[in-house]
Formats: sequence, structure tokens, C-alpha cells
Amino acid sequence: MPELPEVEVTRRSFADRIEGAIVRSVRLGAPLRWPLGCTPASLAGTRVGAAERRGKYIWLPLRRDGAPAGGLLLHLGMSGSLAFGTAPAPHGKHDHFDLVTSRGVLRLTDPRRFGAVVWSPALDAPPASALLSKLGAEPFDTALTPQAFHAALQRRSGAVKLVLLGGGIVVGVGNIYACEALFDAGIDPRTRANRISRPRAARLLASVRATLGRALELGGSTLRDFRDAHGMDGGYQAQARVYGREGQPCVRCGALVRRVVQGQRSTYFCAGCQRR
DNA sequence: AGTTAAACCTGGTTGC
DNA sequence: TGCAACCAGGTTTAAC
Repeated sequence: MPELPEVEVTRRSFADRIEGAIVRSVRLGAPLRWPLGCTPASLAGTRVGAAERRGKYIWLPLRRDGAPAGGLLLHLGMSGSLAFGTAPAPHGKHDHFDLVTSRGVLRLTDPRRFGAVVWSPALDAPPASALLSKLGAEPFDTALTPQAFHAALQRRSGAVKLVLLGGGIVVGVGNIYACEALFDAGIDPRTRANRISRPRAARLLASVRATLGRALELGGSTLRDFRDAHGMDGGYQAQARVYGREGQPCVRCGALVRRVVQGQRSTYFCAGCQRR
């Protein structure tokens, strides 16, 4: 479930409650994408600061005796979810990281283990900096103007869907929202990025923002009762206008929604109203 | 240098 | 019922 809206909703769900908590211990399950990068014991006694989000990453800063003590960079991968609970239930098969604190346990559950929890001495120091340095702009950053977005697209020759997915220009757009935003903008996902006109680029940026923004609003309700890792239910499915709708009529023009594969990922679009 | 495949994993669904 | 094939919300790494 983790594209930008889901990650942001997740962050908001525990940031206020965990801030100020003292880390008691850390429990590791099966290996995630990368090693933690420090001994679990070395985190005990640190105090948790204000959780931030960058792209699909969550940064959890830590302090010890009032001084910065690095932090944890978390990623939910494809199937990860975070829960912060006051009653630490016995861990399950797919619970691979527990941050046990004075205010509850922050737990990462991730069946596929593409997720990550990595300690870094600072956000702007390796390994965190290496993971974040290639990221593009935050979608709602006002510095990302239509002109800047268009100029960035002009520098890429690949299919616009893959360019969006890559996150090098704007972060947070995953497979579902890339499809949805391109539908909203009326742009064929196979269009080469550098062949998109300035007005259409402006429209696409607006569509990305509208799509992510609406998901952010709905995401709350979708995730509120989210339980297992395959939680794209109700709210989303109902909202998606092309994603997962292969063979069904387009809600706008009635043509059948198509599925093609780009970059080994499914792309859904309407050839009737999405043009190159 | 920029674009594209392969890799990392588990589990659910589909089809023979 | 069994089993193979395919699919899944991501991103790094290796290879053209």
C-alpha cells in the first residue's frame, strides 16, 4: 500500500504519539532490504524526535542526552506497514522490526521484506543521504513550478509513466497514482517525456497533485482499519478510474481500459481519452 | 550518461 | 487437489 499518501498517513498516525518516547529495546525479525547498520542495543536509551517524511521514506530522528544520535530511515517497500501500539502483542511471522519504547511499540510488518530500517548518523550523512540524494521534488513543493516540471521532462526521453515512477523529478508517485494521474491529465503513458508540451506538462503536474491530494484525504479512511499488508480495499478500488480495471469501460469515454507492461510493471490506461 | 532488465522476497490468484 | 505460472502498492544494482 505504500505510495506517498499511504506513507504520509502512516507517519501522521504515530508521529505525535511516539515523539518524546524513550527507546527501551529493538527486536529484529528476518532480514529486510539492508542491515540495520548498528547494534540494536546501541539504540536503547535514545529519545525519539519528530518523524519526517521524504518521498516514501520516513525519518525518525533520535537524541541521546539532548544531543543528536542519528536516526532511523524507514521504507515500507511493496508490502510493508507500520503500526504503533501500546499493547505489544506477540510478534507474528512477518513482523521484522520492533522499536520498543516507553510509549509503545513501533512495529514494521512486511511479508515481502522489500522494506527497510536503516540507522544513519544523520539525514544528510550516509547511508541516509545516499538513499535520498537522487530523489526529485516533493509533489507539493511550490518550487516545483509547471515550468520547472516541463523543463525536467524535456531532459528525459523515456516513457512518461516510467519517468514519473522513477521519482527523479517528483517523488511519491507509485504505480497506481502514476496511472491515475496520467488518466486525469489525458496523456498516454507511453508518450516520451520530452515530447510533452508545456501546457500538457502543467496539466500533468496538476493531475499528480490532485491525485495524491485526494488519496491523502481518502487514505486516512482507507488505512484507518487497515489490518494486513494487502490493504488496498474499499476507498481506493472505488476511486481508481483505470488502475486494475483492464477490460472494463472507461468512466469518461466508454472505451475499454487497456493494460500494457512498462518497465515490468502493469500500466492501465484508456486509449480513447489518453493521447500521445 | 541514460535507458532497460534483473534482482530482492512471500503469498494470493488463476489455469491446466 | 496439486502444481505451475503469473501477479502484486518499490527501488537498488547490474548490464546494454
